[in-house]
Amino acid sequence: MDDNGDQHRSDPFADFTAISAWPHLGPDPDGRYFFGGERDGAALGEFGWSLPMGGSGGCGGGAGSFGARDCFGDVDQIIGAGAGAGGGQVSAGAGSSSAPPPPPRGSDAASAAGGTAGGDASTSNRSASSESSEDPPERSAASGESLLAPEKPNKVRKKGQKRIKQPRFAFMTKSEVDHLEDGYRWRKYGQKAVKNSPYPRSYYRCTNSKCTVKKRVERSSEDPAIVVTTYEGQHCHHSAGYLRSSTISHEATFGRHFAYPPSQIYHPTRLHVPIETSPYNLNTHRAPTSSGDSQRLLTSSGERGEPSGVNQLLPTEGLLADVVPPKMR
DNA sequence: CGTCTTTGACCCGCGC
DNA sequence: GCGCGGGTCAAAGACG
Repeated sequence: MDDNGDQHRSDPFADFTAISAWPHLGPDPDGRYFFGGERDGAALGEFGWSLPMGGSGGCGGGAGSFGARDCFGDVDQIIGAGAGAGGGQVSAGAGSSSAPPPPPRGSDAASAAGGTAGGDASTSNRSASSESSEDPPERSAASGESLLAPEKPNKVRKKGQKRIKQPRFAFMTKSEVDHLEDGYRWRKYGQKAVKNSPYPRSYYRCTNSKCTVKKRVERSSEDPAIVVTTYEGQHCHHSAGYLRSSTISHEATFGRHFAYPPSQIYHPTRLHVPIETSPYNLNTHRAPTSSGDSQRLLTSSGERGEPSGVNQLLPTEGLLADVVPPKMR
């Protein structure tokens, strides 16, 4: 499979402006993380996301990134540098909040599982160059097999093995579609009914065999128009969802649940589905109410000369934002 | 035919 | 210890 291994092209999402960030919030004891300020940019970097929070932005064109391949280097920088307060916390939170598992045995898996489970961004030295080669069965790597002896069946392995909580973050998006395209390919591996909610929660896993990133998607029971997306882990590869040649069907690339064709996804002028994005509190399952703090969340679109209201990170009551990477303009 | 979704069962953590 | 809810597995089926 060539799935996410295409790293030769530019990524339309490389400049995707930040999705969300939490103000004044740090990692909670659960290893979850809310974002705000520079620290949060670093934290997001842990996920391979980079936000232009009050700065020249690190990645690519200096704008925010969304699963940006061009950002990985900056991620390391952010985490390793003074911002290490933020990035380090994330790493520590993820890696030490609970007994860390033994590191992945395989060298190839190290970049993926190690980078995320261990919360050590230093492992994100992008072994993507080899990801297109021998791809072990996805289930193996994705299900965390790299964390333990591979010869054991999953069911057996699960016993006695603590689930590792990786750093994660969530954001709310007002959208008609549940599964928002983010440049990566996801495979749905589960769906559960949510208590006190008529809407189910879907579980997705990155289709890259060496990537352990997962995400949950659910609709708010209070406002069905709001989609809550929770990311867990960090991509160890470049986004590859788009620009896949004819070998990959549209629904494979963008999800058959996507309401509009790819040509409308990345083209700002064609995107007709209004998206309102705001941070989501994993603790309270609500959007923040402090408008003052929320203001700090605004991505500096102005710095990039972006029209206001486009790709902006906004408070709950904020403006509509397009799900469009600025680069595609 | 390969990839992805669906879905019931299973496992695990946590609160009582 | 028990029950509940969240998260994951994996077989089966659907789809292009």
